[in-house]
Amino acid sequence: VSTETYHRNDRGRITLRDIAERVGVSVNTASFVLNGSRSGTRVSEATRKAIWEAAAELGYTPNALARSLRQQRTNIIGLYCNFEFLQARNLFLSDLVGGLQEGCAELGYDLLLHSFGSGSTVEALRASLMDNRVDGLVFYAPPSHGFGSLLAQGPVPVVAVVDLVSEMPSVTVDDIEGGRLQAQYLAARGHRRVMYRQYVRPPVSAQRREAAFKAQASTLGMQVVDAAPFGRFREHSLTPNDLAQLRSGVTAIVCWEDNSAYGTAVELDKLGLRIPGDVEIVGFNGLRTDQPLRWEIPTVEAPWRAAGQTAIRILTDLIDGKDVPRETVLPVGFVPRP
Amino acid sequence: VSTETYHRNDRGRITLRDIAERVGVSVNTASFVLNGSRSGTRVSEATRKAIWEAAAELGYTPNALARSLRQQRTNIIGLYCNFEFLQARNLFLSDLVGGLQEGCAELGYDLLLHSFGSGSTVEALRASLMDNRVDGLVFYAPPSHGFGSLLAQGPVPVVAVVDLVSEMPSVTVDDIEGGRLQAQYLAARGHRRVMYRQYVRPPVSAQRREAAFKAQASTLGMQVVDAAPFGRFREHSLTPNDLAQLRSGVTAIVCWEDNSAYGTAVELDKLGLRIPGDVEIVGFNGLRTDQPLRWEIPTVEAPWRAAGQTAIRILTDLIDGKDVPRETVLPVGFVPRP
DNA sequence: TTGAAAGCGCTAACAC
DNA sequence: GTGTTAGCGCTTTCAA
Repeated sequence: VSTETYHRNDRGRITLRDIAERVGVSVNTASFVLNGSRSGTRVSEATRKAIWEAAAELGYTPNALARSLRQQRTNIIGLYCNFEFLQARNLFLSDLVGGLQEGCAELGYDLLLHSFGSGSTVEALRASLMDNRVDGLVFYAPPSHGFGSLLAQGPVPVVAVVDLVSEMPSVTVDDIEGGRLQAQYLAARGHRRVMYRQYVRPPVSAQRREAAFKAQASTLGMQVVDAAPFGRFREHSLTPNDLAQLRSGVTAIVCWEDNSAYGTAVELDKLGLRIPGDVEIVGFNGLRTDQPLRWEIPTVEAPWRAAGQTAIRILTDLIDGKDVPRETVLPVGFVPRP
Repeated sequence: VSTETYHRNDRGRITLRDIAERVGVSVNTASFVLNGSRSGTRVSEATRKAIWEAAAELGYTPNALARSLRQQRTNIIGLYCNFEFLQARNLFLSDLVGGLQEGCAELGYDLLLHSFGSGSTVEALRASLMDNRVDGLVFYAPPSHGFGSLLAQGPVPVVAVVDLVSEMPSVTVDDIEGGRLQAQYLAARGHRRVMYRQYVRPPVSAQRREAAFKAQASTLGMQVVDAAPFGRFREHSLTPNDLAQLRSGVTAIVCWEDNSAYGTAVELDKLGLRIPGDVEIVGFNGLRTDQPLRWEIPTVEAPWRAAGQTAIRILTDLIDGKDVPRETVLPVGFVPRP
């Protein structure tokens, strides 16, 4: 079929056609030899060799786009994360995404981090996630967002991480047990009146922690008072009202996650309070760097990396048409840091 | 042409053909209306509307694979990172990748994190990076690796980050100035004899830091002794020989990056030495979490996030056929932490 | 204002 | 053993 219509594409990339022409064989034979299967057919050793040689000489690289278009499969998993970019301060996100990477490496997928302009409509977003570039999608966003259910109805398998999204399989850590453990720890340490510092717009996971903590605290006979919630901007100072509460006999503070807990510690320290002597502070997440900390705050250790990895496993099962559990909950532990 | 051969694809996705059929118009008209340009043509308001309505009703999503195959463009940038996965302990990598994300978001690209099996050959690796899924590639790997030059010859634009790779445009931070600043700081603080702790297999950036530090130290009349290098496994203890050196009048230690510096601090602390009273320790990177640290170690602050962002800008320029500088060096600062 | 046709590069049934 | 043909979904001349 003609050197006529054929011309190298823009970048001078080598295609199956190039090597087929050079060897004097048809494109699909080359395809069969270089890229794998074809029904019950076999090709002679001689042609095979010729084809391989031509491919090596010309530096042939299969076009994954064409292959994917054909096979309806890209071996890419997408990540939709609505919160923030990776950054040094956010240990949690780094571990989570690291887990996703690890899971992908294990199972032979690449991981696509979707960007989205701030001005994009929900519909544009949906389209850009469902445009056939990924075999499956990991979803990490506030459920209130309402976007989860939209995606869940789409043609692409989706798995939620961190926060339960009822419309799709979800991978979470045991926030409820975590909340309980916090209460048990504080009760055992003799605290009778504690303060809870929640995020201003708590995700499902944080709500679960809080509810479980309060239930358990109540069971154990501890009083819980609410502090004003944390705002969005890593601002940890306590309101005058919080301080008044503190002075009313509160001896411990539970924070919805570690950064807030450390921030709280710093604030109390500024006020001349000792930690944990005057006030004990408890957090959630348990992630560490190698840098030695000023205080070791007792916390719930949550396996975020494993959560990422597990999400990938579940997602790939889904892609392969297997059944998967509706919610997968990973166990947490408590680190007392004595 | 015929409902005959046509059948919905596997997942029941809607294609241009579906909506064209429904409206009773040709595929390319639909394409023109929904997805943009066609030479000087225009389509009547009535058909336009019909097409948009059909698309909305059926939930049409353009197939990015098909489009990319056609347009030779994916709007995806790949990241090849040979060191490790993201993780909480590695603040540096999180910031760098965060910068890449930010740059991508700015310029309308998505970011693909390439995975690769441990057993893959160089050729397989090259193929999987050059397989038309990405418009450009960010390269972060040890240059010794020899892989950089291979990629640089390929058809895909590549930009190196962190460590200079001579065969391609590179984005680095000013390691040399960083090394100088360390020396100046220590000299100004009155140190006359300092120890240098390098990584066992230092990347180009670390070599530059060391060389610049030593040159400047020598200029300033400081003696520098080498400690045994750090191994690969976050092991920071000092050898007996290092300790002997220390006792020979060394009053400061420079580490090739902050984690090692903090690790060193911990080790010295175990030995009962005060920091910075007995020994002053200096690091490199300057990344922080919100967690309050036990010591604030003076360090060189390097803009890793900006490096990521810049790498994307340069790469997209390259993709767009523009000329870009061979090496882009971002300024660093010194944080004395008094 | 619209349609027909070719082709991006690869794969898979089905011939011969 | 190997070639023919059709088609993945989209874009883009060119013709009508």
